Amino acid sequence: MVKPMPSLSDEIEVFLKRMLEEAAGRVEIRRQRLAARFGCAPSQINYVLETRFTVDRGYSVESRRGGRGYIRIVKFSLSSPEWAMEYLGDRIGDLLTQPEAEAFIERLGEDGCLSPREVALMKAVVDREALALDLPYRDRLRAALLRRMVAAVLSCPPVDDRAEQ
Amino acid sequence: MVKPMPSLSDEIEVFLKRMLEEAAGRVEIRRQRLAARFGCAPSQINYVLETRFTVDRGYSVESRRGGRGYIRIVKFSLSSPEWAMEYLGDRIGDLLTQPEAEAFIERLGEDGCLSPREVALMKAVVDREALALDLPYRDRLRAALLRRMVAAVLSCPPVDDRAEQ
DNA sequence: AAATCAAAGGTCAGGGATGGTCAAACCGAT
DNA sequence: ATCGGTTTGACCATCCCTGACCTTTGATTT
Repeated sequence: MVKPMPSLSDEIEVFLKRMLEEAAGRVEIRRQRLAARFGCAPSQINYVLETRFTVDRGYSVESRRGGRGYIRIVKFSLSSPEWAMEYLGDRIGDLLTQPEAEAFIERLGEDGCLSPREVALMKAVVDREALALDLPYRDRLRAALLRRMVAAVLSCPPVDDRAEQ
Repeated sequence: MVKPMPSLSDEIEVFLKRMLEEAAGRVEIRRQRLAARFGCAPSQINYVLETRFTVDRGYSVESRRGGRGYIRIVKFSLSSPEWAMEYLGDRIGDLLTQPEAEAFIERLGEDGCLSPREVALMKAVVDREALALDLPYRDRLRAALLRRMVAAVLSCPPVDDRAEQ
Protein backbone atom coordinates (compact mmCIF):
# COMPACT_ATOMS: atom_id res chain seq x y z
CA MET A 1 0.00 0.00 0.00
CA VAL A 2 2.87 2.30 0.63
CA LYS A 3 4.57 1.74 -2.65
CA PRO A 4 2.92 2.67 -5.90
CA MET A 5 2.24 -0.25 -8.11
CA PRO A 6 5.01 -0.19 -10.66
CA SER A 7 3.97 -0.12 -14.27
CA LEU A 8 5.07 -2.79 -16.65
CA SER A 9 7.45 -0.29 -18.15
CA ASP A 10 8.99 0.27 -14.74
CA GLU A 11 9.50 -3.44 -14.29
CA ILE A 12 11.14 -3.84 -17.64
CA GLU A 13 13.35 -0.90 -16.88
CA VAL A 14 14.50 -2.43 -13.62
CA PHE A 15 15.05 -5.76 -15.30
CA LEU A 16 17.24 -4.27 -17.99
CA LYS A 17 19.20 -2.15 -15.57
CA ARG A 18 19.93 -5.16 -13.47
CA MET A 19 21.12 -6.99 -16.55
CA LEU A 20 23.34 -4.06 -17.37
CA GLU A 21 24.89 -4.06 -13.95
CA GLU A 22 25.68 -7.71 -14.11
CA ALA A 23 27.10 -7.36 -17.58
CA ALA A 24 29.37 -4.40 -17.02
CA GLY A 25 27.18 -1.96 -18.85
CA ARG A 26 26.58 -3.81 -22.07
CA VAL A 27 23.80 -6.22 -22.96
CA GLU A 28 22.10 -7.63 -25.99
CA ILE A 29 18.52 -8.72 -26.02
CA ARG A 30 15.91 -10.15 -28.35
CA ARG A 31 12.92 -7.91 -28.51
CA GLN A 32 10.41 -10.69 -28.97
CA ARG A 33 11.84 -12.88 -26.28
CA LEU A 34 11.83 -10.07 -23.77
CA ALA A 35 8.28 -9.14 -24.71
CA ALA A 36 7.21 -12.73 -24.33
CA ARG A 37 8.84 -12.89 -20.92
CA PHE A 38 6.80 -9.94 -19.73
CA GLY A 39 3.73 -10.96 -21.64
CA CYS A 40 3.43 -7.75 -23.57
CA ALA A 41 3.51 -6.44 -27.10
CA PRO A 42 6.97 -6.23 -28.63
CA SER A 43 6.56 -2.55 -29.25
CA GLN A 44 6.37 -2.11 -25.52
CA ILE A 45 10.06 -2.81 -25.41
CA ASN A 46 10.65 0.07 -27.77
CA TYR A 47 8.58 2.29 -25.55
CA VAL A 48 10.70 1.45 -22.57
CA LEU A 49 13.88 2.02 -24.50
CA GLU A 50 12.68 5.33 -25.88
CA THR A 51 11.54 6.69 -22.55
CA ARG A 52 14.13 5.28 -20.16
CA PHE A 53 17.28 4.46 -22.04
CA THR A 54 17.84 7.68 -23.87
CA VAL A 55 21.10 9.37 -24.70
CA ASP A 56 20.35 12.01 -22.08
CA ARG A 57 20.25 9.31 -19.49
CA GLY A 58 23.55 7.93 -20.59
CA TYR A 59 22.55 4.99 -22.72
CA SER A 60 23.18 4.07 -26.29
CA VAL A 61 20.90 1.68 -28.11
CA GLU A 62 21.70 -0.01 -31.38
CA SER A 63 19.82 -2.75 -33.11
CA ARG A 64 19.67 -4.94 -36.12
CA ARG A 65 16.68 -6.44 -37.82
CA GLY A 66 16.13 -9.66 -39.65
CA GLY A 67 17.46 -13.06 -38.74
CA ARG A 68 20.08 -12.81 -36.02
CA GLY A 69 18.48 -9.57 -35.01
CA TYR A 70 19.21 -8.00 -31.64
CA ILE A 71 19.02 -4.87 -29.55
CA ARG A 72 22.16 -3.78 -27.82
CA ILE A 73 22.12 -1.42 -24.86
CA VAL A 74 25.29 0.22 -23.63
CA LYS A 75 25.57 2.38 -20.55
CA PHE A 76 28.03 5.23 -20.43
CA SER A 77 28.99 6.47 -17.02
CA LEU A 78 29.96 9.95 -16.00
CA SER A 79 32.54 8.92 -13.50
CA SER A 80 33.18 12.35 -12.08
CA PRO A 81 31.54 15.73 -11.79
CA GLU A 82 34.43 17.15 -13.76
CA TRP A 83 33.41 15.05 -16.66
CA ALA A 84 29.82 15.92 -16.09
CA MET A 85 30.57 19.58 -16.25
CA GLU A 86 32.37 19.25 -19.52
CA TYR A 87 29.57 17.17 -20.88
CA LEU A 88 27.05 19.68 -19.71
CA GLY A 89 28.88 22.51 -21.37
CA ASP A 90 29.09 20.70 -24.66
CA ARG A 91 25.74 19.17 -24.86
CA ILE A 92 23.52 21.77 -23.38
CA GLY A 93 23.12 25.23 -24.67
CA ASP A 94 21.55 28.14 -22.92
CA LEU A 95 18.19 26.49 -22.85
CA LEU A 96 17.18 23.40 -20.97
CA THR A 97 13.82 21.72 -20.61
CA GLN A 98 12.69 20.07 -17.44
CA PRO A 99 12.91 16.50 -18.77
CA GLU A 100 16.39 17.19 -20.07
CA ALA A 101 17.53 18.59 -16.78
CA GLU A 102 15.98 15.75 -14.81
CA ALA A 103 17.61 13.17 -17.00
CA PHE A 104 20.95 14.81 -16.42
CA ILE A 105 20.50 15.02 -12.67
CA GLU A 106 19.28 11.46 -12.37
CA ARG A 107 22.21 10.33 -14.37
CA LEU A 108 24.64 12.04 -12.05
CA GLY A 109 22.88 10.33 -9.20
CA GLU A 110 23.03 6.91 -10.78
CA ASP A 111 26.67 7.35 -11.55
CA GLY A 112 27.41 8.10 -7.94
CA CYS A 113 28.26 11.77 -8.29
CA LEU A 114 25.30 12.86 -6.19
CA SER A 115 23.57 11.51 -3.13
CA PRO A 116 19.85 10.78 -3.36
CA ARG A 117 19.16 13.90 -1.38
CA GLU A 118 21.22 16.01 -3.69
CA VAL A 119 19.31 14.56 -6.59
CA ALA A 120 16.03 15.47 -4.95
CA LEU A 121 17.28 18.93 -4.16
CA MET A 122 18.39 19.64 -7.69
CA LYS A 123 15.24 18.25 -9.21
CA ALA A 124 13.20 20.53 -7.01
CA VAL A 125 15.05 23.52 -8.36
CA VAL A 126 14.67 22.48 -11.93
CA ASP A 127 10.93 21.92 -11.68
CA ARG A 128 8.89 24.07 -14.00
CA GLU A 129 6.59 24.98 -11.18
CA ALA A 130 9.39 26.39 -9.15
CA LEU A 131 10.62 28.40 -12.07
CA ALA A 132 7.50 30.44 -12.53
CA LEU A 133 8.57 32.21 -15.68
CA ASP A 134 7.36 32.28 -19.24
CA LEU A 135 9.27 30.44 -21.87
CA PRO A 136 11.91 30.83 -23.07
CA TYR A 137 13.17 32.59 -19.95
CA ARG A 138 12.31 29.62 -17.83
CA ASP A 139 14.45 27.26 -19.88
CA ARG A 140 17.25 29.76 -19.82
CA LEU A 141 17.12 30.16 -16.07
CA ARG A 142 17.00 26.41 -15.64
CA ALA A 143 20.14 25.97 -17.68
CA ALA A 144 21.93 28.65 -15.68
CA LEU A 145 20.86 27.17 -12.37
CA LEU A 146 21.89 23.67 -13.30
CA ARG A 147 25.32 24.88 -14.32
CA ARG A 148 25.74 26.65 -11.04
CA MET A 149 24.60 23.69 -9.05
CA VAL A 150 27.01 21.37 -10.80
CA ALA A 151 29.75 23.90 -10.26
CA ALA A 152 28.89 24.06 -6.58
CA VAL A 153 29.10 20.32 -6.27
CA LEU A 154 32.41 20.40 -8.08
CA SER A 155 33.94 22.94 -5.78
CA CYS A 156 32.77 21.26 -2.64
CA PRO A 157 34.65 18.29 -1.22
CA PRO A 158 32.80 15.10 -1.91
CA VAL A 159 30.85 14.03 1.11
CA ASP A 160 31.44 10.38 0.69
CA ASP A 161 31.51 8.86 4.15
CA ARG A 162 32.31 5.50 2.75
CA ALA A 163 35.65 6.65 1.49
CA GLU A 164 36.84 7.35 4.98
CA GLN A 165 37.20 3.74 5.86
CA MET B 1 -20.23 26.21 22.03
CA VAL B 2 -20.82 23.92 19.13
CA LYS B 3 -17.97 23.37 16.82
CA PRO B 4 -18.56 24.30 13.23
CA MET B 5 -19.41 21.39 11.08
CA PRO B 6 -16.25 20.07 9.53
CA SER B 7 -16.13 20.50 5.82
CA LEU B 8 -15.44 17.65 3.49
CA SER B 9 -11.97 19.06 3.02
CA ASP B 10 -11.42 18.84 6.74
CA GLU B 11 -12.46 15.23 6.76
CA ILE B 12 -10.15 14.35 3.93
CA GLU B 13 -7.37 16.16 5.70
CA VAL B 14 -7.90 14.14 8.85
CA PHE B 15 -8.10 10.95 6.88
CA LEU B 16 -4.83 11.60 5.12
CA LYS B 17 -3.05 12.64 8.27
CA ARG B 18 -4.13 9.46 9.96
CA MET B 19 -2.81 7.50 7.01
CA LEU B 20 0.45 9.37 7.29
CA GLU B 21 0.80 8.54 10.95
CA GLU B 22 0.25 4.89 10.31
CA ALA B 23 2.68 4.84 7.45
CA ALA B 24 5.59 6.65 9.01
CA GLY B 25 5.00 9.90 7.22
CA ARG B 26 4.82 8.67 3.69
CA VAL B 27 1.78 7.56 1.73
CA GLU B 28 0.70 7.11 -1.83
CA ILE B 29 -2.85 7.47 -2.98
CA ARG B 30 -4.98 7.27 -6.10
CA ARG B 31 -6.76 10.52 -6.64
CA GLN B 32 -9.82 8.96 -8.17
CA ARG B 33 -10.14 6.25 -5.56
CA LEU B 34 -9.89 8.71 -2.73
CA ALA B 35 -12.41 10.99 -4.39
CA ALA B 36 -14.76 8.06 -4.88
CA ARG B 37 -14.38 7.11 -1.24
CA PHE B 38 -15.52 10.56 -0.17
CA GLY B 39 -18.01 10.90 -2.98
CA CYS B 40 -16.55 14.09 -4.32
CA ALA B 41 -14.97 15.45 -7.45
CA PRO B 42 -11.38 14.36 -7.97
CA SER B 43 -10.23 17.93 -8.08
CA GLN B 44 -11.37 18.25 -4.50
CA ILE B 45 -8.36 16.18 -3.56
CA ASN B 46 -6.12 18.72 -5.19
CA TYR B 47 -7.80 21.45 -3.23
CA VAL B 48 -7.13 19.68 0.03
CA LEU B 49 -3.53 19.10 -0.90
CA GLU B 50 -3.02 22.69 -1.96
CA THR B 51 -4.52 24.18 1.15
CA ARG B 52 -3.49 21.73 3.85
CA PHE B 53 -0.42 19.83 2.79
CA THR B 54 1.80 22.70 1.82
CA VAL B 55 5.50 23.08 2.33
CA ASP B 56 5.13 25.55 5.15
CA ARG B 57 3.02 23.03 6.98
CA GLY B 58 5.70 20.44 6.62
CA TYR B 59 4.56 18.35 3.71
CA SER B 60 5.72 17.71 0.21
CA VAL B 61 3.61 16.27 -2.54
CA GLU B 62 4.66 14.58 -5.75
CA SER B 63 2.54 12.88 -8.37
CA ARG B 64 2.56 11.03 -11.61
CA ARG B 65 -0.12 10.90 -14.26
CA GLY B 66 -1.15 8.26 -16.70
CA GLY B 67 -1.49 4.55 -16.15
CA ARG B 68 -0.43 3.55 -12.66
CA GLY B 69 -0.48 7.17 -11.64
CA TYR B 70 -0.32 8.20 -8.00
CA ILE B 71 -0.01 11.06 -5.57
CA ARG B 72 2.64 10.78 -2.90
CA ILE B 73 2.52 12.77 0.30
CA VAL B 74 5.54 12.95 2.54
CA LYS B 75 5.69 14.57 5.93
CA PHE B 76 9.00 16.14 6.70
CA SER B 77 11.37 14.34 8.90
CA LEU B 78 10.45 14.95 12.49
CA SER B 79 14.07 15.54 13.21
CA SER B 80 14.01 18.84 11.45
CA PRO B 81 14.25 21.63 14.00
CA GLU B 82 11.15 23.47 15.00
CA TRP B 83 12.60 26.82 14.22
CA ALA B 84 13.00 25.70 10.63
CA MET B 85 9.33 24.93 10.32
CA GLU B 86 8.47 28.23 11.86
CA TYR B 87 10.77 29.89 9.45
CA LEU B 88 9.18 28.18 6.52
CA GLY B 89 5.78 29.22 7.70
CA ASP B 90 6.20 32.79 8.76
CA ARG B 91 9.60 34.28 8.23
CA ILE B 92 10.00 33.32 4.63
CA GLY B 93 7.35 35.42 3.12
CA ASP B 94 6.81 35.70 -0.54
CA LEU B 95 9.99 37.68 -0.76
CA LEU B 96 13.44 36.75 0.43
CA THR B 97 16.75 38.52 0.05
CA GLN B 98 20.00 36.75 -0.58
CA PRO B 99 21.47 37.41 2.89
CA GLU B 100 18.28 36.17 4.51
CA ALA B 101 18.31 33.03 2.47
CA GLU B 102 21.97 32.38 3.14
CA ALA B 103 21.51 32.81 6.85
CA PHE B 104 18.69 30.33 6.84
CA ILE B 105 20.67 27.81 4.83
CA GLU B 106 23.74 28.13 6.99
CA ARG B 107 21.78 27.66 10.11
CA LEU B 108 20.19 24.52 8.75
CA GLY B 109 23.68 23.33 8.01
CA GLU B 110 24.90 24.10 11.50
CA ASP B 111 22.00 22.20 12.94
CA GLY B 112 23.09 19.16 11.02
CA CYS B 113 20.12 19.13 8.69
CA LEU B 114 22.26 19.71 5.65
CA SER B 115 25.60 18.40 4.54
CA PRO B 116 28.26 20.93 3.51
CA ARG B 117 27.61 20.10 -0.09
CA GLU B 118 23.92 20.62 0.29
CA VAL B 119 24.64 23.98 1.83
CA ALA B 120 26.86 24.90 -1.09
CA LEU B 121 24.25 23.70 -3.54
CA MET B 122 21.47 25.72 -2.01
CA LYS B 123 23.58 28.81 -1.73
CA ALA B 124 24.48 28.56 -5.36
CA VAL B 125 20.82 28.57 -6.27
CA VAL B 126 19.95 31.45 -4.02
CA ASP B 127 22.70 33.68 -5.37
CA ARG B 128 21.49 36.85 -6.97
CA GLU B 129 23.70 36.23 -9.96
CA ALA B 130 22.02 32.95 -10.64
CA LEU B 131 18.59 34.47 -10.34
CA ALA B 132 18.96 36.91 -13.19
CA LEU B 133 15.72 38.71 -12.65
CA ASP B 134 14.68 42.20 -11.66
CA LEU B 135 13.38 42.89 -8.21
CA PRO B 136 10.97 42.09 -6.81
CA TYR B 137 10.63 39.00 -8.97
CA ARG B 138 14.05 37.82 -7.97
CA ASP B 139 13.24 37.84 -4.28
CA ARG B 140 9.99 36.12 -4.99
CA LEU B 141 11.64 33.39 -7.01
CA ARG B 142 14.29 32.96 -4.33
CA ALA B 143 11.67 32.41 -1.68
CA ALA B 144 9.85 29.87 -3.81
CA LEU B 145 13.04 28.01 -4.66
CA LEU B 146 14.21 27.88 -1.08
CA ARG B 147 10.91 26.48 0.04
CA ARG B 148 11.07 23.77 -2.54
CA MET B 149 14.66 22.91 -1.80
CA VAL B 150 14.01 22.59 1.90
CA ALA B 151 10.95 20.49 1.23
CA ALA B 152 12.90 18.21 -1.07
CA VAL B 153 15.74 17.69 1.34
CA LEU B 154 13.68 17.29 4.46
CA SER B 155 11.32 14.81 2.87
CA CYS B 156 14.10 12.69 1.50
CA PRO B 157 15.22 9.59 3.42
CA PRO B 158 17.00 10.07 6.70
CA VAL B 159 19.95 12.30 6.80
CA ASP B 160 22.45 9.53 6.33
CA ASP B 161 21.40 8.05 3.08
CA ARG B 162 24.67 6.29 2.66
CA ALA B 163 24.15 3.79 5.41
CA GLU B 164 22.04 1.60 3.18
CA GLN B 165 24.80 -0.68 2.12
C1' DA C 1 23.03 -14.46 -59.19
C1' DA C 2 18.26 -13.24 -58.57
C1' DA C 3 14.08 -13.99 -56.53
C1' DT C 4 11.76 -15.29 -52.66
C1' DC C 5 10.85 -16.34 -47.95
C1' DA C 6 11.12 -16.08 -43.07
C1' DA C 7 12.55 -13.78 -39.07
C1' DA C 8 13.77 -10.25 -36.68
C1' DG C 9 13.04 -5.21 -35.21
C1' DG C 10 10.74 -0.15 -36.17
C1' DT C 11 6.93 3.24 -36.49
C1' DC C 12 2.94 5.36 -35.53
C1' DA C 13 -1.66 6.47 -34.41
C1' DG C 14 -4.97 5.60 -31.06
C1' DG C 15 -7.32 4.31 -26.81
C1' DG C 16 -7.42 4.04 -21.95
C1' DA C 17 -5.96 5.50 -17.43
C1' DT C 18 -4.49 8.82 -14.46
C1' DG C 19 -3.72 13.32 -12.36
C1' DG C 20 -3.85 18.87 -13.13
C1' DT C 21 -5.99 23.40 -13.91
C1' DC C 22 -9.18 26.92 -13.63
C1' DA C 23 -13.24 29.51 -13.56
C1' DA C 24 -17.71 29.42 -11.86
C1' DA C 25 -21.13 27.99 -8.65
C1' DC C 26 -22.01 27.21 -3.93
C1' DC C 27 -22.44 28.08 0.92
C1' DG C 28 -21.86 29.64 5.55
C1' DA C 29 -20.67 33.25 8.59
C1' DT C 30 -20.49 37.98 9.30
C1' DA D 1 -25.38 41.42 0.80
C1' DT D 2 -20.85 40.32 0.94
C1' DC D 3 -16.68 37.73 1.56
C1' DG D 4 -13.79 33.89 1.89
C1' DG D 5 -13.34 29.22 1.97
C1' DT D 6 -15.45 24.97 -0.58
C1' DT D 7 -16.94 22.13 -4.33
C1' DT D 8 -17.71 20.98 -8.90
C1' DG D 9 -17.23 20.07 -13.86
C1' DA D 10 -15.34 20.83 -18.26
C1' DC D 11 -11.21 20.60 -20.45
C1' DC D 12 -6.13 19.66 -20.48
C1' DA D 13 -1.52 17.07 -20.06
C1' DT D 14 0.91 13.01 -19.38
C1' DC D 15 1.90 8.23 -19.35
C1' DC D 16 1.19 3.51 -20.67
C1' DC D 17 0.24 -0.12 -23.84
C1' DT D 18 -1.29 -2.35 -28.09
C1' DG D 19 -1.94 -3.69 -32.88
C1' DA D 20 -1.62 -2.99 -37.65
C1' DC D 21 1.62 -2.19 -40.97
C1' DC D 22 6.53 -1.28 -42.54
C1' DT D 23 11.68 -2.14 -43.09
C1' DT D 24 15.74 -4.71 -42.85
C1' DT D 25 18.53 -8.80 -42.88
C1' DG D 26 19.94 -13.46 -43.70
C1' DA D 27 18.79 -17.91 -45.61
C1' DT D 28 16.74 -20.66 -49.18
C1' DT D 29 15.24 -21.66 -53.63
C1' DT D 30 15.42 -21.17 -58.64
